[in-house]
Order: sequence, then C-alpha cells, then structure tokens
Amino acid sequence: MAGKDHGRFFENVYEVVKLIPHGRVSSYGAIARYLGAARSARVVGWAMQNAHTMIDQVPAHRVLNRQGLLTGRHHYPTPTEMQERLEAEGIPVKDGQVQQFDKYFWDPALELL
DNA sequence: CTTCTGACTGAAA
DNA sequence: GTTTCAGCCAGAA
Repeated sequence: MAGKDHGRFFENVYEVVKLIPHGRVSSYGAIARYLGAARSARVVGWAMQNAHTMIDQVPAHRVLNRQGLLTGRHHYPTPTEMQERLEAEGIPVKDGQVQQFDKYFWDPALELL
C-alpha cells in the first residue's frame, strides 16, 4: 500500500465483515490475516466493539474466535442475541459454540480471494 | 510520556 | 488432551 495506513484498519474490518455471506461465519484471525495483520486479531475484536457505533450495520455476530465460540456474546444487549441471530441464519449453536464450525467457516482469503 | 487492557492466535510445556 | 506464555495493534487513563 502506498503511503501510511492510519485508522483504515477498522474500516477494512467492517467491509470484510459486511462481505460475510448470510449463513456463514468467520474468525478474527482470518479477517486480520486477510487484511495483512495476521497477528492483530485482537484489533479486529476491537473494531467489532466499535462497530456498534458504525452507521452501517455490521454482522459482527458472524465473527467468532478460532474455536467457533461466541466470545462477544457478552457485549450484546442480551447474551442470547448473538446465538439467536446465528440460529436464525441456520447456524447451529450449542453452549455458546457453533457446531460444525469448519463447515460454516468463511475465509475471505480463500472464498473472497 | 508510560502502562494496561482487550470480542485473539499460535507455539511451547 | 490441557495450560501457559508471548506477540501483535489501537485506544484510554
């Protein structure tokens, strides 16, 4: 990239998250890696928290950790909203964990190319 | 300015 | 299989 990247990371995260297909899920590390910051997965999680203030709605509920756990469910208005939202898209969730996570996993670096 | 925390991950023990 | 450690970036105190 030409010049210096400033706060563009957050915007990039939002765009990728918005590109996640309905009924699919992704991980912080996958998004971070796609953006060229494989080890900045935490910043992606930060972006999600900040995503609440975004004008455009960001499907943050489709972003989980590597294990497929709904790590951010406590940040939702209700701890069950994230799970219900995933189930509404046909994604089975059990005990705060997505079942068959690998099956529903959507990697921007592979799918989006 | 320094220090700490955080919706994470990968490697090491 | 689990647990522990370190790294990475951005923002708040």
